[in-house]
Amino acid sequence: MIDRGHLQLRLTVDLAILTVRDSRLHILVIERANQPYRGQDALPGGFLRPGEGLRDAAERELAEETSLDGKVLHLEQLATYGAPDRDPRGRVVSVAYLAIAPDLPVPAAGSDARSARWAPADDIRGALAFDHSQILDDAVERARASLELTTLATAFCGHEFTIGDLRHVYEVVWSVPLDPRNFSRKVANTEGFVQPTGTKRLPETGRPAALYRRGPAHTLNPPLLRNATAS
Amino acid sequence: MIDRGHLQLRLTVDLAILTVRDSRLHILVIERANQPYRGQDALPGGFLRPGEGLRDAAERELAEETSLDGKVLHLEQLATYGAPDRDPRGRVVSVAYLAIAPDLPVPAAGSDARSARWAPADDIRGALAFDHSQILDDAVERARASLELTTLATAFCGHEFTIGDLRHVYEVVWSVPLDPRNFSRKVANTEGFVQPTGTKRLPETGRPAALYRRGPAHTLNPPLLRNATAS
DNA sequence: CGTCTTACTGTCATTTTGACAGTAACGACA
DNA sequence: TGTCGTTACTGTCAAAATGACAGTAAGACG
Repeated sequence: MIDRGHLQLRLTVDLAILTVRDSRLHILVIERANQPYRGQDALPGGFLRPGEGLRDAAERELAEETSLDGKVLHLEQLATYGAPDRDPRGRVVSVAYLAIAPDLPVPAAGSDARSARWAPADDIRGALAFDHSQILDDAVERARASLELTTLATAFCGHEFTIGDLRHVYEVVWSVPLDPRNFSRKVANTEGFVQPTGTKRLPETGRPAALYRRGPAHTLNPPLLRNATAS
Repeated sequence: MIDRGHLQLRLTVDLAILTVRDSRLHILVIERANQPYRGQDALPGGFLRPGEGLRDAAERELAEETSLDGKVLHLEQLATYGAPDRDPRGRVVSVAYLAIAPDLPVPAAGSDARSARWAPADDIRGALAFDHSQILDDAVERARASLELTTLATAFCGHEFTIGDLRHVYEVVWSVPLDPRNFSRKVANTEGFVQPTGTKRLPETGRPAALYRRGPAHTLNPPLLRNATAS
């Protein structure tokens, strides 16, 4: 085809995989093995392949990096980044996806032998290669906003969780303490948020806590608002 | 082409330009002059040019189609669409932008001589070329959600507007009637949403209405929720 | 001056929120 | 067995926000 002003370029899919570990919000980063930004931390990602959809590519990268199924994990498109000079190798546009994972025992380094690790989001902010620090900021803000309006918080928890686990997710992601009683009331009054399993979990010490699964609802009505007073 | 697993492709930027006309939500569509989908309606857009950022391309297309300044109009990235078979001409990924315009007197056909017109979003849904019907649905849903949390509604109004104009935007976009008294109270109690100008506008008949400008706030705290009862 | 139309303000019952104290169920230990 | 320490859970109440509703004000027109 003749070049009439348009542009051939390459497209990558990058992943911002968030989880809650040790009462802090973490993101999965890899150490780059090649130039550019060799040795620096970056978000996992890779080039789009022929015949592959965007979400397919994101699920493939997710499986390679975390050995987890993208169809089970929460995975949503975040935004697309295309500044002309964002990649020194040439014109590369990146579609970023946001993934939410429960607390995994080990990052499960990918098949491409790149060293993957969980990094606290606050610590790594501003230290990532390319424009990945911007992607991280957008991912965290998207996660914070989604907690208000959707049941995204359950994606941070495992298959079964307690109300305290769920509240802990909100407290860590929002960086605010929440009243346990009011939080329980709010969750219980929101239809379809969680479903009781009837079983209990014994903590190391103290009274056993009832276990729940995620409910069928996706959006929270009414929403669970952060920061109503701080503004 | 070098096949090292990645893919060369082309990238377009498409625009979903929404406005409120005659008490209905409208979107700007063009009639395609070339194949594929010749003669069918589609969203305005075009290929990304070398050295051009994504938002730059969106502003350029916006200026070409509506003769309006993208820096003045509300313009935000919506989502990216990349199904392998979405364009019969080959692998084309599209970054969609959402623009919000006040009620313009005339669509101001673009410099490329394509016939542009405003179409009611409800009527045109499902009848657009490519996957543009999906983009339209996503754009409308984004607009509806943004009205709840941000001051986006002021972008639908002109420089100066009445509280009734603002309420009318909510009613049309959400397709629900709102109580004028409660709406006024909510807007007045939301700091930074609107600023009084001191002037008034005479309707054809009836009492003059006070005019306002948009305030400095961008997010609504507390939010203005739709559908609180319908669920 | 009355009438029509639209803009604006006020009241009140209900619901929701935020702040707070007390009870219940486990293990550990004496 | 019983007390203690720890965590999970429930109940109360005042303040704020919400939803439903009626009445007044300001223009044009006859």
